Amino acid sequence: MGRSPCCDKVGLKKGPWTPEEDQKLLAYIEEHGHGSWRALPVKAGLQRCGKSCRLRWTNYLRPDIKRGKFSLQEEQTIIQLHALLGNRWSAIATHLPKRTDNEIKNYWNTHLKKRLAKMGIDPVTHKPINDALLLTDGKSKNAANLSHMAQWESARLEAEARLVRESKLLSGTFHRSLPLITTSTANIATATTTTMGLSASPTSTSQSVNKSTQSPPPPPQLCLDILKAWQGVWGGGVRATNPGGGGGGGGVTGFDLESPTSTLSFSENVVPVNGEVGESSNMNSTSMVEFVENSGGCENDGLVKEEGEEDWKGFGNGTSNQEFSKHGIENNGMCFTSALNEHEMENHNNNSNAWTPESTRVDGNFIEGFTELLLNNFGDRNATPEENGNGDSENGGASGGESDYYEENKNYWNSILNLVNSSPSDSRMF
DNA sequence: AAGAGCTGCAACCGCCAGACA
DNA sequence: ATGTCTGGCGGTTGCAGCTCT
Repeated sequence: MGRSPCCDKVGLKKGPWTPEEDQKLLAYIEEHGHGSWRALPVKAGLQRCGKSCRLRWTNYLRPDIKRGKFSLQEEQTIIQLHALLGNRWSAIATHLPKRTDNEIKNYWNTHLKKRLAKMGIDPVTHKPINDALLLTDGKSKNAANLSHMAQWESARLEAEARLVRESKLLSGTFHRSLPLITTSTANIATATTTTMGLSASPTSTSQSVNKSTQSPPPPPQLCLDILKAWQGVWGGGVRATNPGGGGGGGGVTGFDLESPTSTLSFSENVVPVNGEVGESSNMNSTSMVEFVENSGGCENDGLVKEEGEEDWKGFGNGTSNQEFSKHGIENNGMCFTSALNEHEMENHNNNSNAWTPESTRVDGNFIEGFTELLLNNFGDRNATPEENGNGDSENGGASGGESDYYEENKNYWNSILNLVNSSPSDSRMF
């Protein structure tokens, strides 16, 4: 113990970096790599501690960092992953290419957290605040347990991913699929090629090179153990979404649930959601899975926007919103209903009976930020089945307070699972 | 126009875990 | 087995810029 702070030496500068300092740091790293961060400042001629240099590099100077506003999709990803992982920003950052954990953390604290709170959703538990009382019955306890389990699972998967990464580094081959190292990875998540070099949180201990340019991340190692658990909790089968509604006949039964922890696999029957996203057809690794009851009639319609709020705002023009059914539109694993602006959401909070499909109308000014996840969670809670058209009646699902809660959680986790399943091939979350 | 209050973000701090001697 | 070094991570702070009154 008794470790001395790294910045306690007199003469070391603190505070904002100057352009000159940035230039020195950049020039040094470009030429030599960062090597030992502790030794770097002296070599680079900086009056900073190594830690400060490292942070400046990883959070600001690194060339593979995207700055600027978060897109709607990024917001969704953050919220969903936060629901799954909690405040594990580095893990979340691995799922958001070119965003740093610090940036995500800041964005969460300054924007998303407030928004959730405003909507009456606990930003910690991602549950409606007044739903705490519901956590007294058995099923809800199961849901809570699963939330915990999800965290545990993600931690385990991270460890696995680390092994994958390290083995990959050793092998030195970045452009081929990795064999699955553990038995816990779902076959559905067959590793895919990745070329993205970003590493938000490199774990290799080798410091002699600039890792951001030399350590392409491993492909995603997705695990759907949590899915099994949900299957158990909700007692329903799991099947691939068929946006045609009811197609596919009875859903997938091909889950191989041999082991309580690790040997989940999917049959070939899993049907990817209509409308693959992205430039490749790598959806073989990102099949969508949804619970049977969820999501009638979601279609992509090709309305996929990658980044940029401007693009998303385009959804708000008077005509396009007509294309959003009340049931939502499956879109890269996320099911967009329409969107509420904050004002509407506030109004809604003030009048819990006010929510109607009409209230979700996009009035030409889309409406930053709220995810389908939240909308579903929020809207379902307050709309009657007739109003939200969320398929309770169609699916024979129970309605009413208690079962609403299950439905909401189901949708919530469907969103998260779909997010995970639809991870881009360069994702390294797991 | 000016001061107060608020917001967003870069940077810092302290703790932790892995590597290594 | 133990202590030290190092990098990573999450929480927090400080300040510049913006908005409000």
